[in-house]
Amino acid sequence: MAEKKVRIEDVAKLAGVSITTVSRVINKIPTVTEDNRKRTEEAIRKLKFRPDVTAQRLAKGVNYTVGLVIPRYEGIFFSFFAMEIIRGVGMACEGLKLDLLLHISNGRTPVNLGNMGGVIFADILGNEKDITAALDENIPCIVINNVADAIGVNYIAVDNLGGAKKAVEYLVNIGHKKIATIAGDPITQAGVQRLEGYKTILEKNGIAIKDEYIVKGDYSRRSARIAAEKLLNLKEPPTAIFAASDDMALEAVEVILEKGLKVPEDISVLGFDDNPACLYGPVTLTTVKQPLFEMAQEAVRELQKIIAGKTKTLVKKILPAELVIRESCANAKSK
Amino acid sequence: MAEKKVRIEDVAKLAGVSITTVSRVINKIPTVTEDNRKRTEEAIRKLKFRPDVTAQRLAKGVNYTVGLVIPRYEGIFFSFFAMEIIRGVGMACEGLKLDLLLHISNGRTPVNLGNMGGVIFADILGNEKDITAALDENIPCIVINNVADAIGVNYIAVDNLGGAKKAVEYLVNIGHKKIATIAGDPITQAGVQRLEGYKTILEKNGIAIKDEYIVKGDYSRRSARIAAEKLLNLKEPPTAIFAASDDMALEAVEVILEKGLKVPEDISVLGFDDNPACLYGPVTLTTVKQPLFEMAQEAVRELQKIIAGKTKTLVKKILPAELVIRESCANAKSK
DNA sequence: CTGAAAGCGCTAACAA
DNA sequence: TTGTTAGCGCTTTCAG
Repeated sequence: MAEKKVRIEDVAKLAGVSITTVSRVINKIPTVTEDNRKRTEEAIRKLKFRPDVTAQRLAKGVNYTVGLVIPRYEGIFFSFFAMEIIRGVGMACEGLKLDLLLHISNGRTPVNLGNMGGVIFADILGNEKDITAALDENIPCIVINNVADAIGVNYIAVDNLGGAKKAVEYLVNIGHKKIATIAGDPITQAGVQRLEGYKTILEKNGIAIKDEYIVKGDYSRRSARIAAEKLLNLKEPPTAIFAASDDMALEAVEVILEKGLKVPEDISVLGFDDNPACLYGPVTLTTVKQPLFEMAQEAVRELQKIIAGKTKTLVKKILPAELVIRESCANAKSK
Repeated sequence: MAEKKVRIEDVAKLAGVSITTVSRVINKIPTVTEDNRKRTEEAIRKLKFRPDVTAQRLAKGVNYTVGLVIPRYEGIFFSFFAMEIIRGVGMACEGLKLDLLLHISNGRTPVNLGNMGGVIFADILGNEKDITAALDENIPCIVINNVADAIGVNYIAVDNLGGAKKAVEYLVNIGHKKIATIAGDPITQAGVQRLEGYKTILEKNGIAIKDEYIVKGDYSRRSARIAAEKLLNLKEPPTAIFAASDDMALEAVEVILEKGLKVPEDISVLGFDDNPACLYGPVTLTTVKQPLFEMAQEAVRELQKIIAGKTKTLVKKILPAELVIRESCANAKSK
């Protein structure tokens, strides 16, 4: 079972050089004669030697391991968001040859920062302590999907406000006046901002903001169903619905169809996310595309720069979100 | 920027004890007087000392970091499978306080096993070399979702064959004779086995296996659309379709509805996965539930035992898959 | 260009 | 119960 480990010393012995030389070869330090290098490489191959990363790390004193902390709120693991972030961070790390430590944080037991050279926090949701802890310990970190100006940390976010504005503006432009929204969970910044974008545009266009047109959601389909039903039962139902997520928009479409109404002929529906699920179903969904994957990749790149000491100032980036027009919205009926 | 690191020595000094004592406190070794323990803990708090995990690891000589290797084949990151595995492994690691290293492997650049105390391979798909490399280096590893008897490695899989049999048997029992299948990608073991289950049950029931009733898919909705259309255009279309994944089943339902037919009245559709998406859409989907999440958790537990040296024999487990009956299947019309 | 030797921060015999 | 000390495997001055 336990083949004894091959150490750098064994390689040195076999190659007839010092361990220093072996180390140089491993680290591609040029000052080694062709001859010695070859013999060393040969020995490494023969012995199947692989340097112990832990020891290297200890000796070098740096750690390029990237930690990704994902808050474990209800349903996050079924969300397009989490998937995209993991995918983006994962692939970027793979490309840059960084190790990726994944932590699913419940916000209570503190994240073990010990092993991380830097940390990426996927949104802030009840895990502020972890972030301040990292800051406290001087571990490079960056927050994703949240404009975290409040705690003075690096961040890369998406322009939720702008995205929502574009969405509602589009609805207004195609003639809608009775525009409702199924909001996102207000504990998320995205939820708050998307709602704000909605209100802003209505105001700007002189459309009264009606409370009954603003219904709560929490990004879940369940919540969207309730919300959509409420909306449809109004004496004066909306002609367009802006949902704060595609999942919710999709469910709203369902509900509308069940009532015997048509999308977009009777009611237009607009989502947010550009979840691939938008492309399936009875109508393809007009939505707002957020560059989640890119945001995740960018975060890794920035983090690496910070770890390497190349970035001194705070990183604050807000990535644009764009409207993607498909089939679920149509001109308001001129009744 | 660079607050100098607090080392165990600093704590020892402040607490007026030896570093050994500090180490004992850290590692909760009981042989420390109440008094010393308190002073040490006090010092740790004051200095905000956190042991260097790298150094601990090197000194202890063991590494409880779990590596999770996910093959990066097309679309895996949009799959329910990947999500469930990451979620299951992630949460289990969190519970057992194991670090989780995530690797998204393209099968070409070898996975860096250096840092891993053990590895979980999420299925085998073009990454056999990584697995044999791990085996070679004597790193404990376990394969998930694949009956990997061929390479003599620990595995935990799902009973795809049994699940498919139950599914098709159900279809037969409710009177269907014209049963088609949209198969999964044959490069996956799941694809092969689900197809085999389908064939087995037809044979067992004396139903001829018609080639035209077996159409290829690759788990993607795109592929399912093509497959479903092919099936519906047959002179003698099937009365039931068994799809090798819920995504494909859902797309088949779409296609059927688009043709003006009804599900399940005209055609029954049965899926595989128990993806939450089954619960939405025009009809809830009858499907086969696989314990992916449990499989992932189980893998972590087993792996830990192996790393700890508690398991000596090969782990070979096959978890059952059960039929979940919902709305998408109905009795065959007695025409 | 090369190698001896001093760490990196912590753990674990072994004595005391 | 405590502390001394020798490593864990590798990197990196610093002479040679």
